[in-house]
Amino acid sequence: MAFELFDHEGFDATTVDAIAKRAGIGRRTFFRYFDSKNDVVWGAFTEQLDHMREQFARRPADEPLMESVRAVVVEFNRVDPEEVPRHRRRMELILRVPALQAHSTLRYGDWRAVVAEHAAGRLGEDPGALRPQAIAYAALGVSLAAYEHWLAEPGRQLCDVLDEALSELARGFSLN
Amino acid sequence: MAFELFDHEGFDATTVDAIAKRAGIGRRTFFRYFDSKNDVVWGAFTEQLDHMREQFARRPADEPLMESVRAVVVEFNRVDPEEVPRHRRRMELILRVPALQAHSTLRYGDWRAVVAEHAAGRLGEDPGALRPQAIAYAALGVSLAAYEHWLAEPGRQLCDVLDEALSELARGFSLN
DNA sequence: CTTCCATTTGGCACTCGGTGCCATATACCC
DNA sequence: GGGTATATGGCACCGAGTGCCAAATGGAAG
Repeated sequence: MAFELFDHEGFDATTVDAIAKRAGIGRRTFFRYFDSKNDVVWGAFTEQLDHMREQFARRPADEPLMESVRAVVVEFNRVDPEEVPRHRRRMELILRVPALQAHSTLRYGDWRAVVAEHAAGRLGEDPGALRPQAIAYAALGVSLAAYEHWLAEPGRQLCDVLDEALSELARGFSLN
Repeated sequence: MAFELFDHEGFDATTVDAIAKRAGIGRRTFFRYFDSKNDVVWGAFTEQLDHMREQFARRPADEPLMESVRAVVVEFNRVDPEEVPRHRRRMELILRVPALQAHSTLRYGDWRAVVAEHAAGRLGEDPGALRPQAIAYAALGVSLAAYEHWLAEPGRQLCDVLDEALSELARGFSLN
């Protein structure tokens, strides 16, 4: 709904008034459905994270930790082929519009918490400890690098790029 | 100057009007010195990045890449012992106040660019390529994890935590 | 159908960050 | 001292986001 406005006018130039009018609701009502204009772009992300948590729980207990992370993150980002163009436009907004880039950091915190939680379980440490947090932060980082690369290179499959980036991470970016 | 206000009232509750009044300047003038209220917290960060670039240039050419990254990032974050309390309060704001947490993402972009640039040089790739970007993103991530850990554990030295986290990264977070 | 109650809606006014415009003050040069 | 460039800051404006409250909506019960 509001995405047409973002596409045509740009995110910053699209006012909440315009979005509300387009949706046929009052401006005040808009802010009851979305905490902020930024949140329009991020749909039901929290629910998706529940799904990621389940995927982590399903991994075999003897699998190397970074291998689990790689597999789950790759699968988490697999989208229906016909949804790819929409996903692309959404991620273009998130990764390229400064306001969204900044705001998204807050959402990433929830994502990291899921990864850190699983890593902590595997390592027998507290989710707030250095290693689980470092792993979660690093996994997020290389995923974002993969997303940016995917946006810049229309030919490649997102999951392939993610797989490559997360494999490099598990390898410590060493040469061999 | 403005940091006393942030400490006493909190960042969000401190208005630009209050900061300007405290500084004895007009509100309009404030916005000529700082692009935003957020930028007050980030001082001369760009200049510091130039220094980081120089440090990278100084590393021996045969040093493993992730070793250079570790060494430079650790040194980049070494602060004068008497400045530690101030640094701590500053980083508490940056890492814990949501508005700053979000905004800081934009500054981190410049930081990552420096790391990616060096990594690209070493790998013989484009700075925008996947691996340099992934390395920069990952290095940033584990550094932030280290900072958070440092803030939570008053006993430890920041550089030690950074060193540990970046070493783990270079090891791919593997067990041995 | 009507009455009553709960929930949803959205108008209004306000705060605050940020910006463009323009008059004035300040500083520097001749 | 006069003249010019630059720094200052007042003013009005925009847009995001919020608290308050009145009106609309929609069931359930009579």
